This record gives sequence, C-alpha cells and structure tokens, in this order.
Amino acid sequence: MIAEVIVDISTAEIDKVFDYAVPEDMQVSVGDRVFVGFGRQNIEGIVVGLKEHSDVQKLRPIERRADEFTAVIPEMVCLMDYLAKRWFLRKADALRLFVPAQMRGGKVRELERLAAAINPDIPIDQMLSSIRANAVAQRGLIAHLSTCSWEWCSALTQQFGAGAIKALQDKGYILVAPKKVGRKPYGDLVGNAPKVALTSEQQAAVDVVGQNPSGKFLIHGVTGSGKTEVYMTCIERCVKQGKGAIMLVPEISLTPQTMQRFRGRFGAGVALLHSGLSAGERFDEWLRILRGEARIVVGARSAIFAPIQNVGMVIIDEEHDGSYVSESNPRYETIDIAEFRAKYNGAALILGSATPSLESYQKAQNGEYTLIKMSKRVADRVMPSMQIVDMCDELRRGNKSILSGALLAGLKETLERGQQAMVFLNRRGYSSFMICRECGNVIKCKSCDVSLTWHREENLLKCHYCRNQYHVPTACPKCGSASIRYGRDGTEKVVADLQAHFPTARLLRMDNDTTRGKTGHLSILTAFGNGEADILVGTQMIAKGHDFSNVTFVGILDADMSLYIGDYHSVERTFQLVTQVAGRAGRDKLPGRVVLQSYSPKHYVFYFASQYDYEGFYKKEINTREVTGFPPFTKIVRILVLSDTEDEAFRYVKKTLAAVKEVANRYPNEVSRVQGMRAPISRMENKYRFQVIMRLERAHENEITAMMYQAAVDSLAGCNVRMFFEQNPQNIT
DNA sequence: AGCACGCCGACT
DNA sequence: GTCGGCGTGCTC
Repeated sequence: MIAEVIVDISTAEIDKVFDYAVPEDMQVSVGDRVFVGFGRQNIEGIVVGLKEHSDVQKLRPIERRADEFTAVIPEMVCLMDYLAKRWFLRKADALRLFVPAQMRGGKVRELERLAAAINPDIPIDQMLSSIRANAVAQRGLIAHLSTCSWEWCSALTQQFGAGAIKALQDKGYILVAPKKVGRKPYGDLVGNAPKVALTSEQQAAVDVVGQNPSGKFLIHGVTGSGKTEVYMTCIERCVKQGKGAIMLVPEISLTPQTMQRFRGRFGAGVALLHSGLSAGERFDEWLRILRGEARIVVGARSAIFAPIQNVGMVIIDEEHDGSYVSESNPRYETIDIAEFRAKYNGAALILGSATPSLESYQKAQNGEYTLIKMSKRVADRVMPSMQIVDMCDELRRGNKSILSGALLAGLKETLERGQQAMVFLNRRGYSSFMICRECGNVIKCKSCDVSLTWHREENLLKCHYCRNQYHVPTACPKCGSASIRYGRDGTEKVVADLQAHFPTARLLRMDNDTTRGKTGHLSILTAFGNGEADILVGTQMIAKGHDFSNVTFVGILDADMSLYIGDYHSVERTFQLVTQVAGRAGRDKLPGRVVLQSYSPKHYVFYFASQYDYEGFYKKEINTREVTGFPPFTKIVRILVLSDTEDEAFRYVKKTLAAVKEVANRYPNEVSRVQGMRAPISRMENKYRFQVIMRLERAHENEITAMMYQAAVDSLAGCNVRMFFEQNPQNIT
C-alpha cells in the first residue's frame, strides 16, 4: 500500500503530495498524522490518500503513526483541496488550520491525573469486615467509592487523607490509575438559559429554517430581536436528528455569554473553540469534538474548522463582521468555508445580522439565500431615537471640542436619572498625531510610514501598526521648535474631557490599550454591567453584542471617520458600525437615545442609519456599487509586494505588474483597471510596500483569478520578496 | 524548512 | 595549507 502524504513544511516548492510505502504491519487511513523521513530529517505529515501504485522509484516507508486517532476527518481533506484552489493556500497551511497548532511536535497531550475506583472483584462486605472498626477514613472511602465509579485522588485525599487511599490500594481493595482529564474552558460557567416562549417572529424564523434542512438562510433581524434564541431552537432540532452544529460569533469576548446560554440549553455537549484558550484547553475541546463527545461547537472564526462529523447546521452570527475575514495569512473568508461545509454535509447555513453585508443581502435578493426578517425587538421595545449633530455647526458656534452640546446635555440627563451611557470613538490613544507648528513635521514611526499616536497615560508615542514605542519629544526633532500641535482626539482624551465635564461620574475606557490579557475584555464589561461605572468610552470593541439593560444613551463621535478612508467598503462599514453602536441603547425596559456627531451630517449613510432603514440603505449603496463597478458586481484583486528596500520592492512590483498585464491583455473583457502603485502605507515594519490592483468581471472570475495568482507567483520566483494575494480585501493599508 | 554540497576569502 | 562564509539544490 502507498500513502500520499503532505509533509508539514510550508513552502511553495514542497507544496505537493509525496508518496510513502506503508509497512505491512501498519494500519494507516486517510487523515492520520504520521512521521516520515524527508531528506535528512524526520518530520510530521498527514496522509491524504491511499493507493496501490506509485510512479516514484525510491519510496521510503512511513516511520510511525503520530496519534492513535485519525486527526483529520475526510471532509477536511476535501476542504484542504478547496482551500488550495480557491484561496491559494499551501496544502500544509490548510492542514495546519484543522489540527491544534500545539499538537504539532507532540507537545500537548491529554492531561492525566490519578483516580481511584473500587475493585469490583472483591465484595464490599468482605472489605468492610476486614477493616478495623476505628479506621473511619478507610471505611468512609469505601462507602464513598461504592456509590460512584472513578474519582480523582486529589479530591479523595482532601476528604479522607492520603493514608487511607494508600492502605486500601495495598490491600487491593481499590484500584488507582491515571485517567484522562478534560480541561474545560469556562468549566465553572453555569449554564443559564431559561427557555422562553418564542415570539411569533422567532417561531416563524424557526419554521422557515425547519422546512429546508439543507437550505441557506439570511436572518435580517434588528439588534435585540432575539436571534440567539432562534439559533438555539434550530440547533436543538438539528441535534435531535443526531447531527452536529457549528455556531460562530465574531469576537472571542462574546463567547462566554454565548457559551453560558448554550450550556444551559445543551449541557456538556457544547465545546468552545477559539484562539484565546490555552494550548491544553484547546486541544481537549478539539478532541472532544473529534470523538463526537461534543456535537455543538461555539467559537470564533477558526471554529469553522472544527472536526465535527455530519454537520447539520452552520450558523454565523453577525455575518457582516470583519473578523470573519482572515486578514493575515492564511487568508480566507469564513462564510465561503461555511458554504463549503454546508454543501459537503447537506447542512443548513444560517447567516444572521442586523446589518447584513451587501454581498449576503444581494444573495438573498437573488434567491440564493432565503431571507428571513425579524423587524421587532423582543417585548416590542422600540429602537432608540437618533439625533444627528452637525459638528461644523458646532465649530461655527465656537465649540472646538470633540463633544457637542447635545451630547453633553444627553449625558447629563442620563447621569441624573442614574442610568448608564456609552460613548463610541473609533480612535484610541489621546491624540492621533503630533505636528510641529513651525515646520509642519509630523512625528513618524521609524519602521513605518505612519504618524505616531500620543498615549498620555503612559506618556508614550505609539505606532499602531508595528507597536513600536517612543519617548515623547519636547521639541520638534527636525527644527527644534517647542511649538507642537496635537492631532485629533482619541478615546483617552475623551475620557479626560468627560471627566472634566462630569467630575463625579465614574468613567471606564475600553480599547486595545485597556484590554490587554486574557480576561481584559470580560472584566471591563462585567464591571460596567454591574454598574461600577456610569459612562463607558470605547472603540468598536464596545459595539458588539453586549447587552446592558441600564444603558439608555449612546454617543457616537466622529461618525464619519470610517467614511472617507477611500475604499469601497467604507460607507457600508460606517452604516454597520453606527447601527451596531446605536443598538446598545435601550436594550431593556428603558427607552434609548443616540446622539451621532458628524462633519458630514447630510451624508445618506447617516440618514438611513438614523431611520434604521437598512433596505433603503441597501438599495442606494448596491446601486452605487453597480454603477461604479465594485463588489459584489466585480472582484477586486490586490497583490501586495513587500521587500527590504524601496528599490527592490519597486523593481519586483514592476515585474508582477508586467506579468499581470500580460494576462489582462489576453482577457480584455474580464480584467480592467490594472495598475501598480505604492501601498497606502508605503512602509510597515521596515518593509517597503507596493501593490498591483485590478478589477475582474464576475463571469469567469475564478479562472482568471487563478491565472493572476500564477502570474504573480511566477513573476517573483527566486526574488527576495513576500507577496500577498488578496481577493476583495477588507481594508487596504 | 532544514541540511548538505560546493566554491571563494581570512586565518594558523 | 585549513576553517568557514552562506549561495544553490534536493527532499517520496
């Protein structure tokens, strides 16, 4: 027997299948991890095929299997091929997505601890009669163990003492052996999900999904319409049929609360999977899933690769969220993978959002997805009213601060009523840049072509792209002038300003700087939820899914910030962000109010957002995309070329551009606007960045994309560069 | 990715 | 004369 093996080396050259002989006495199946000799080294690989004959002459044998189980399920072997074809991943990289990283190299294994159980071969009466009457501990221990099977020795030692265990073990009355312990993340998290009666809208949604077990659905439900309840009811039905389910949420910080509800409903059959878990926890959860002990997976993006067999349902909550698009290598789109898994398993795919991506909503319009609308908040709570404040007007009236009169008035009122408020600004730090008034010099990062942000609390200048930090200069490093002007205010400054306005208010800040560490998110949110603060100031982190019943006021500062960053997503993203943040107000019995500050208050995005008119927005925006020829009507491809010197990067990108243009010339109707240029951030982490951008028509986009990829790879063969091939990139930096 | 092979400069 | 620099090539 011959095994086809992908070795765990990620380079373009080795990105192929290698044949190995399977020794007579070895049992190997597709998906097994194996060790093989490769050149002079011995490395890990995964068997992706078995066959009788090979064209290769000098076959080497498989050394040994790595695990006693099959690590990669058959579906994932197919998915590997798909990822290679559709997203240009190397096979080894694709496989790495399927197996916990820590497992490679065999570092993580199942945790074992000593456990004890009663020896079933000896009658209990006999044991008791041979133990002295005053050996209370030993008698107690036997009584205890006779009521249960295996029990951890550590727990028994605490209760009965180590001596009793030892004595009984010596007598042979109890058995002591190492047993595997599952490390359960949030193991102490008590399930809490009182089963509530579904609203008619929720019930209708469940019914529609139930009618087509392999259908694709888009649930367009306003914030607070109770989508999670719908998901759980759908999953319940799916699990009853013996199938598994995957439930994705956009943020790690959202998993505990989702987990809590799922554990309450489904008990131990729920596994949690995301990158915030420790190596051990991750491995154990993964193994529980692989073994079928957990049939429901809750997790962030990477959980789409959970090794569940016979998936009956894939749910992606907040499907529009940017975190579902893998930005760094390997690049892929979660919804695309979900479509693959749903198709492979004949499973249902459910996407849910209050602000669906234009692409998904268009698919719903085209009939590719079944659209399900949920337009009412549970218990008929109304959407918060939104007031748009013109900041230019504010400036004309002499208010130079970032806080408008209306915002301050709203906050004052809210605080007086003893309620809570959230203030959103998508810019962290204190001041976004420092500029010299004399010579106009903006202080920049040494490794990146980016201005530095001043963080006052730490009194440091930080680069938000490479994390370099600098001391704050007292004078301009270029001309020596001490006259320095500060840039636009960030969250830190807003907290300071608000504190000045409301000296007795308790403020809390939540952004990348305050949420370091594993529990950072949770502790801030818990504190705010417990009413330990009156105002929560934060970046887009505060926008997602959190449910605070006492929040009645939301302020959105610099709402147009994301509007003019010059990529075709920016309007859509602004709409999503505003709707999302606004939805934080008035989640419970108290009505909510929103003040949105903008320098372009007349922009249609704010009009539609303030009316909660998604459809109106969709119609307007999709029309713009069609007229201007942007996705989802076309595909934008960006090839990013990075090199150590500007010269090199420029030379290489020219080669790529030429190669790409050659393909483009062969398909003039399919490819347009091919151009090479400096990337918007022309240097990052000391790498010079150039890019080629082009537009592909939808008709033959996949074939053409593959050709473009190949052209780019070939053009840079043997060059000292890194190349990134992006399809419909989310943010172009 | 590794690891050897191989062909040129600084040293005992 | 030898040690060792890392360019190039190969791995079923």
